[in-house]
Amino acid sequence: MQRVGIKDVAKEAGVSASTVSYVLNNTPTESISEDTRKRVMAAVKKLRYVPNLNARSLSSRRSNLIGVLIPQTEPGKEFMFSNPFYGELLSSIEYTARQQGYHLLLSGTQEDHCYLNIAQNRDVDGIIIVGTYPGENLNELKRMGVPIVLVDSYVMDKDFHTIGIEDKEGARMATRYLIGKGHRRIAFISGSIRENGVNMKRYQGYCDALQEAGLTVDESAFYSGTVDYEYGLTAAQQYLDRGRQQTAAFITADVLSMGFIKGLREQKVCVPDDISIVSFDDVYLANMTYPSLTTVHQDIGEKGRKAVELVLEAAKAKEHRYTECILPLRLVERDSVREWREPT
Amino acid sequence: MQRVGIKDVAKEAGVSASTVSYVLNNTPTESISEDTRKRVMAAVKKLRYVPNLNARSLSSRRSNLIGVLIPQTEPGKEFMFSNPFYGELLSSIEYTARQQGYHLLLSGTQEDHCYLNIAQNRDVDGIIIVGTYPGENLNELKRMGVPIVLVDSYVMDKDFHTIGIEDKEGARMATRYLIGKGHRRIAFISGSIRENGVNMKRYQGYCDALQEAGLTVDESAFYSGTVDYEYGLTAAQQYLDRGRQQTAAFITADVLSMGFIKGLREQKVCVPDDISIVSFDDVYLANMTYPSLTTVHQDIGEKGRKAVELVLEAAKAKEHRYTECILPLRLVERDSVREWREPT
DNA sequence: TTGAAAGCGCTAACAG
DNA sequence: CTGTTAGCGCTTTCAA
Repeated sequence: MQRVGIKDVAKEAGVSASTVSYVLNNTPTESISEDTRKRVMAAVKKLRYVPNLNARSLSSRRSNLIGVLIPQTEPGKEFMFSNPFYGELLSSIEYTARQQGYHLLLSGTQEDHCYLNIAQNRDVDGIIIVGTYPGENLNELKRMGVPIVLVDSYVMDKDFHTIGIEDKEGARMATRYLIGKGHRRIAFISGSIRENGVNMKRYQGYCDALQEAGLTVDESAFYSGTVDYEYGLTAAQQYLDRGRQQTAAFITADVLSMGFIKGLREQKVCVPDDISIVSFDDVYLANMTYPSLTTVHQDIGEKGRKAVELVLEAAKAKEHRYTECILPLRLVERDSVREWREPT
Repeated sequence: MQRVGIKDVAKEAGVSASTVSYVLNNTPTESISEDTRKRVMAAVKKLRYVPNLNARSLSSRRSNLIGVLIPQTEPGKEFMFSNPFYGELLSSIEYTARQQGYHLLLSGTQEDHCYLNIAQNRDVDGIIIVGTYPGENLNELKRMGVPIVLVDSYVMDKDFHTIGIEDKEGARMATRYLIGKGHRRIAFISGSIRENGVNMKRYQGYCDALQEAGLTVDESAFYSGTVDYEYGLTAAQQYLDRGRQQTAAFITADVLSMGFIKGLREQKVCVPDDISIVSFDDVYLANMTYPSLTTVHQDIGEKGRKAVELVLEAAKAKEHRYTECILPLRLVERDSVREWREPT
């Protein structure tokens, strides 16, 4: 059970600790004779030595650790992955990071809980933050000089790298599509709308499309709650209570759509026969449901990959040069929309 | 951007570094005057000092870090969360750990990839491993003396704490239920069956139930692949190709069921009218689908909570005393099963 | 081509 | 009650 350290290896190989360090790290400034290298490797194998990355990062200031902060959808709600979007994103981040020899330090973030913890604390080489809003917390972070990549955030600050999608454009695309199918009264259903948040942008896109088509934005077609299945259910109830005034809905997350559809079905209201739906994300679920969802597709895997790429790039670069990355969107047609023709 | 260290705080407060350390850690062996404590706290606040947990763990041998290893469902397949079960479990683990002041070091594990990396490397206080099989890797781990909790593993080794469910019993319950509904030919659909794996146990439970009822276990009713949506689709195709010989299926994961149902629906075969399904897990998805799934419910949140509880308990205890925890299961009836009456 | 020595930032005896 | 002194396990000048 004795911890074997670099010194033990050194002793075993009959060299000094620093030599062992050199061969282990392939330190480019030092050249090692083939013979010593072999002896060291043999000792490493024999003693089953595994370097302590913790100590390593303490002295070298590189930790091979990436901090990942994922919002808790609701304060006090533990299932940050109740939206499968986060699961898919995290998978992709983890995989990419691992391929590059990095580990992930994962933490949920309750709103307004100081980010510093995860960050400075562990000497992470970089941080990926998903879906945050501008705020004091972020500013604290930036003073520590760790590269930060914001995913899906509209925080306009050149100190953070950014990766996102054309939320507004995607929403407009979705809404236009519905209009193209003959719908005139289109609901908007989303999580909470916050200044500079993703949902705000999507709402704008929705409004734009309506206005372009000469349609009015109707207060009673607006539904906003939390991004989860339960709220989808609730929204369905509200829709029914308000008298089913719309023939279609643009819903800003697949998981919401699923709840909405389920809620409607319980009251014998069918999609797409009674109401058409276009949603957003194209989580793998979107194709699994019945009816499958016509939705705005974003490449979640790519988003994760890019995030890691960006953060590592920034960690290696000495100069901070701001990078912004916007991923493309496209509408995928499935079975949740039908043509609508106004009863004459 | 200068890193502020404990020394800076000490200087600012006019005390020694150790004193600062004492007040920060509330070291019980030392008592600190109220005055010094205040001065130190003030300095901490003023300099915005955040302790470097890395250095802390190097010297104290406690890292407040828990390693979490989640299997990559398929080698080379990056989406470990393609099965929502893992997402839900991780959410729960993360949340519980965070409440206790622990961070998570997350890593996927490709089969046969040495676990040591994540472990010894970072001085984790404990490790949670999900769904692994007996093997050399595990044995390596145990020599390092870090407490390990195995979730959903049938590795019989008193050196590992264990948390799981009655897989066999659950499967039997599911199969019996189907039999009780009049079904006589019942398919078994699962991921790969491995010695001492979860699916093996579930297969045994399935066989037991069949035999109890005097039914024969039919080779052609057996489907085994990978635990993901795609394989569900494939299994559906196989079922059709083999001539739809069964009137019901016990499927060992909700996500598989979803694929299976979808695959059938594409060929106009309906659940539960044409074939009844009982599945396993009761992921939040199970209630979202159409038809909603009759499934064996397990408390995933509790599984995660228990896992960190166990690992932390073990980390604090000096003595290693083996703990095993088996969570209860129950069948939840929804809409994927119907009574079957043999055509006469 | 290798080794000695000085830390990285913090904790933990042990003195005082 | 507080400070001194050694490290934790590794990297990294700098000198040999």
